[in-house]
Amino acid sequence: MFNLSKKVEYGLIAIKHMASGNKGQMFTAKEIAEKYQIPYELLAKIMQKLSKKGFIVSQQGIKGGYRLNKNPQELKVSEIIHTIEGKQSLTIVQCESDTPENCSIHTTCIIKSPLLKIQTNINQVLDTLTVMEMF
Amino acid sequence: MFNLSKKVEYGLIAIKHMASGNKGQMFTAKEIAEKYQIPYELLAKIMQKLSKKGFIVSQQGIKGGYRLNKNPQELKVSEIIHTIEGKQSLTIVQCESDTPENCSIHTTCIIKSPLLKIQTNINQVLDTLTVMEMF
DNA sequence: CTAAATAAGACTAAAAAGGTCGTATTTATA
DNA sequence: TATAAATACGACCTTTTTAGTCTTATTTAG
Repeated sequence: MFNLSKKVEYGLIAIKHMASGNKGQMFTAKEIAEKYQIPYELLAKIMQKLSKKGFIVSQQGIKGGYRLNKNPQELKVSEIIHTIEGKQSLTIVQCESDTPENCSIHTTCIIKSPLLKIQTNINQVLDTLTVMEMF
Repeated sequence: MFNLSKKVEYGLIAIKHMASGNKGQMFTAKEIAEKYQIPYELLAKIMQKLSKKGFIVSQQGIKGGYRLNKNPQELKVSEIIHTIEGKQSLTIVQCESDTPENCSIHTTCIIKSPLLKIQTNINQVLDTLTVMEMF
């Protein structure tokens, strides 16, 4: 329930690995997948997402790969999670807004607003932690 | 990924509802289920778990039901989650221990220990929040 | 031209979550 | 003492999510 998904784990591993290299160094999805025993195709798709959001930059073709596009202290863990799993994944109670959306018991729910305290705290923790602090 | 499960939501709703009644007041699973539009059988099983752990006390037979067995300030949200979903549900990375367990890339994983910072924070938030503070 | 890389979407399999059903047991009370 | 209404408990089913695989297209250095 509060487990990181494999995708996020793989994404963080990849980002951290890239952050440990030289500035501007290129890495292929294949080499990272092999080193950490991650399914290649899965990692490839994760890196494509990270690339679309500008955390890493891709270069196609032979001799291609990815390189980090930000400094480790600019890479918030929360943003990486958002990119890989979507923002909804970090909301502990779905119906935070005043509209019902997914929550079938919206009108009678009595725990929604009290739990926003937890939400705020978790958000803060994840917003504060950067890849820099993962070393 | 960081959503509370429906079971936990239902459990918290039930506990909060009971906490808003008179001291020692009995409630049936049926009346709570109806009031908050929760599937009855599901809520019943959740309350059985809460009863086994002593958060609430059950009385069988006609005129039976459940009554709260602790003061709202003694009811930690973290313990309620543990009871309903198991302790594993709150560990953001599975392989915290030094044994591989579920994690297939244990030996090569480089994010395990850094993320314990998040774990510690989340634990603290959930340990601190009680049902008392849900009003 | 080719080999090795990213890009992207469809598909499948496995696991988790959510919900339902059936049966047993308990107990107040008519 | 029979009955109705409650908890107890396990098996089962369905849906959703997660994880992983497969296929095809595109790019590009050499």
